[in-house]
Formats: sequence, structure tokens, C-alpha cells
Amino acid sequence: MKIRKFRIAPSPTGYLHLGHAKGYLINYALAKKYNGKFILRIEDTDQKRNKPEVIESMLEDFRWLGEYDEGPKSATPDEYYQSQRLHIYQKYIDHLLNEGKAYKAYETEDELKEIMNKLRVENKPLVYPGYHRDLTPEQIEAYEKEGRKYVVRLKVPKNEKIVFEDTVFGRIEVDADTIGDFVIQRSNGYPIYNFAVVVDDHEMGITDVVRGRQHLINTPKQILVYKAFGWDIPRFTHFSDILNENKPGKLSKRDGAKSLLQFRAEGYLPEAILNYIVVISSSFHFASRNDEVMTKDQIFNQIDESKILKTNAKFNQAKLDWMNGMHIRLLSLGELKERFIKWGHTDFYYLERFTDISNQKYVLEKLLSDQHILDKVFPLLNTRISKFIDVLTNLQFLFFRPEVNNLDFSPTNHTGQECIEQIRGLYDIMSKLKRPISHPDWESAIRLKADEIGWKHGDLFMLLRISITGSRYSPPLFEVLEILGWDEVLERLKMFL
RNA sequence: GGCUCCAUCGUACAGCGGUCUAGUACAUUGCCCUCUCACGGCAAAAACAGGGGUUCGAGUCCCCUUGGAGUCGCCA
Repeated sequence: MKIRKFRIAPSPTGYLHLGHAKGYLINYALAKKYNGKFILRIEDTDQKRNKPEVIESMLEDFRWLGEYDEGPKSATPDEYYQSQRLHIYQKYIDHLLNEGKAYKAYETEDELKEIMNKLRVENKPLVYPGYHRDLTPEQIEAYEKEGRKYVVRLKVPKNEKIVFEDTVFGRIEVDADTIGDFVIQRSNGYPIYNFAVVVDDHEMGITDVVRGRQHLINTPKQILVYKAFGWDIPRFTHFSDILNENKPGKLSKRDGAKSLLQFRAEGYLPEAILNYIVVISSSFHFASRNDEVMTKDQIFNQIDESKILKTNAKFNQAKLDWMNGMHIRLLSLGELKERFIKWGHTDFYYLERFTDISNQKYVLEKLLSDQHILDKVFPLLNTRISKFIDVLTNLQFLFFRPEVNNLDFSPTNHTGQECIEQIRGLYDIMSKLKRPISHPDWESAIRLKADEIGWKHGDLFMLLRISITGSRYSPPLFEVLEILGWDEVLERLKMFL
């Protein structure tokens, strides 16, 4: 049996977003399921919009998401860039021209605009009417003499219906007359997408075209190209879009959808992103919450063509954050630390492309340089973060002392006056504690003190928390004191005296 | 506007003609746990877009309306 081949073919015109991750997920999972191959190809035929500098980060993003079988990192990378395959397209264009299945059209862009305007006014479908389809040799010669450029158009049959069966959307039927003779090669010699994909997919032996729904409407054109060559038509599977959370329309580069790179830089886990996507785009019955959070293997095993939904789903940041937090809690503390460090050395710095990170950078570098702190911090933080960058905001107080003048002590249920007094008391007993002090020692000493002065334990804890961390929220207080160490704790209390 | 497609709580999914008094998760609210914040546990509030059919019976099938998405390039 023929091996099933899948592919993803992004164009390097901007950063990848969640929609690309969805394409990756479904293609990869299906390829795996059928013991097939998964190919990455770069569609860079649009000279005006290509941004070579994004190619590298794009490849990086895919590497981050998971793996692929063939692509620009393979032994013969040129095969996977359309811009390196121009000679191939030319060969096939010539073939079609010789066979009389395509023709050269000499209209200028202005003339075309005029033709379309006229159609609009006459309330006719906006389809190229094929004026240059049957030019006489004399006419062609005349245009050539004029020095006109030409585009190559495919001869689309009249009065024909193009029918295909989409795995997700079912039977699709389109009237060829609504398509018209479309361009397959630009006047600058570059092929048009709808032509190049077909040639590439055929040459690479792609059996399954799985892509976003915007291509559903392109498919009939591509089928016409397949038919012109007499090639086997692959199976088409189109999946629905992910819509913006707060504005109309689907996620897109143009609309500034948050890029995969940015999610990555903020410390989201690829498995959480994939998990989130599979949850919003496939139909499963989730008996309990535990069924919704899945490991990478479980995620890939869940994917099945029959489960892919037709409906568009709106992106939901809160749920992604929850999902990411769940995946963080799925990691052992050792793994968590390891992945945090890895993130801190590379991924975090991508954030610089999107926002100012100087503060966070300081905290991160301090953290990474202190193995002692790094070991103690994750047991306290793993239930308190939804993404890695939260570690930095949560631990800022370790490296920045609080502004003592502006603190609000009201959560202690005591007046500012009383609070300052008690800080003095705390300083006294703490300065007498025998070192080294572990967190149970801190705790018992402070509980004792609370009994002595007749405060609720919680109130005194809060006082200490605010004076030490500058905030009414923090990881568990005594562990925090232990991490800061005797010297620093005393120093901080001294500031109030 | 033409064409293609979609429509269940705020969001995402479950439901595939009777078992729906419509289930689950996130978000929201309350309670429990608790040194704060989280995590975890328990509970509450919250939806079949509207109108016609078909049928003994419709969230489930059909049609219309409305709403949403995509697309109509020498973009991909």
C-alpha cells in the first residue's frame, strides 16, 4: 500500500500563530496514526511579502512544537523552499502551454481592473472572461512586439461542476464558471500559489492535504490543475478557524494575533498549547476534568478525522492559562526546574522582540545564578503559576526590597502605629534566634510572639509578610523567610526602625 | 453583494428522534481547607437564535429568517 504523506506549508510572511499550531497538530497526529510521513515546506513565492528573517524563527517554532519527518532541515533543504523550485514550475507551465491547456494573457493590470469594473457595473460575476484565451498568432505577435508582459492562465472548462469530498466538510460542489481562467504564473515568472502547491504536493507524493478552512475555496482551482495534468487527486481535509477572543474575525498575522513565539517566550508549554487546541477543536466527551488534560501521547492518540469539528472556536486566554498551569503541575519538581532553566536560557529572550523585559531579566538572571534558591522555589511556586514568566513576577520581592514608606498595613487589622511597634518586637526576637534557621523555627518563634502580644497569628503573619515582601500576597511566609535568610530578613526589618 | 460553510450556558465541548428536569470543563459567585495568594474539595447561577414544517414525539431531520466565519488578487 502507498505510504500516506502529509504536509504543512506555511508562508514566511510573519510569525506563526495558534492556527499554525492547529495545522501542525492535526497533520502530525494523522501522519502518526497512519504510519505516514509529515513534511514541512516553505511557501515563499510571494517576493513582495516574504520576510527571510522569520524563516528561522518559524523553523524554531516547529521544532518547539514537536517533530517532522522531512523539511528544510533535511539533507536537501532546497527541495522544501518553493523559491528554490522555480525551474520545476517552469517545466510544468511549459508542458501545459504546449498541450494547449493554458495560455498567455497579455492584459496589463490597468486593463484588467477596467474589465472587472465593467463586470461590476453590469452586475456580472467578477470572473476573468477569458478574452485572451483564443488569441490569433498575429495578435500574439503584435502584443509581443509591443513588449507586453504576459501571465499564464489555465483554461478552465465551461459548464462543468467540480466536486470533491472533504473529510470534514463533506461533499463540496462548485461551478467552474464561477472560477474562470485563473492565473498560474505571474508576469515576473513566479508561479501562483494555487499552481505551485499542486506541483509540489504531486512531486512530493502528498496523499493528504490537511489545512485551514480558507483553502476550502481554493481546492476546486487546485483540482482543475490536477486534472489538467491527469494526476491523482489527494484527499482533502479542511479544519475550522480559531477566532479572536475580543474582536471579530479569525486569528491572523495581519490582525496581530499573538504569535507562538510570544507564547513560548512567556513560558507556555508546547504540550499545553497542543492540548488546548485539541480541546477546542475536536469533539470529545469529557466525563471529568482529568479527561481534558492530556499528555502529549494522549493528545496525539485522541486526534481522529471523524472528530474534527466544522465550527470555528473563539480563543480563550483564561482556559489556556488554566491548561498550562495543569501541565506545569503534571511535571515533577525536577522536570519543572529543568524546563524552567532551559526556558530561562533561550525562550525567555524572544520576549524582547515584543516588549521591554529589563526588570524580569534582572530577576531571571539572579535566579539562574543561585542554585540554592532555584532548588527551594519550585515546591512553593508550582501551584501558583500558570506560565514560567509568573515565576519572575512572583519572586521579584526576593531581589527588590519593599518601599517601606508606602506600605498598607490594613490587612493586619491593626493600626500602622501598632504595626511599627510590633516590627520592633519581631526584630528583637528574631535577632536572638540561633542560626541556621529553618522555616519551622521561624514559625514557632513567631507564633509564640503572637500569643505573647495577644495578636491573632494570621495578623502577625500578615504584618511580617507585608514588611518583608511589600505585598499582601506571597508564597508561604516561613519558607520565604528561609530563602531570604537571617541577614536579609533582619536587614529588611531594620528599615522600619 | 455573489459563492462556500457554520449555529447548545459568557467561552469551549457532550448530545447523533423518546433515557434532556439538557451533562462536562474554563470563567463567575458562595462554602470548605488554609498564615495571605494559589492548589485541592463541595455547591450555585448560566444555553438549545427566531419562525415554519416532518413526526405519536425534535436540541437532534427539512426549509426560511437572523447572526457568525471564510472567500471572491499577477496573496498564501
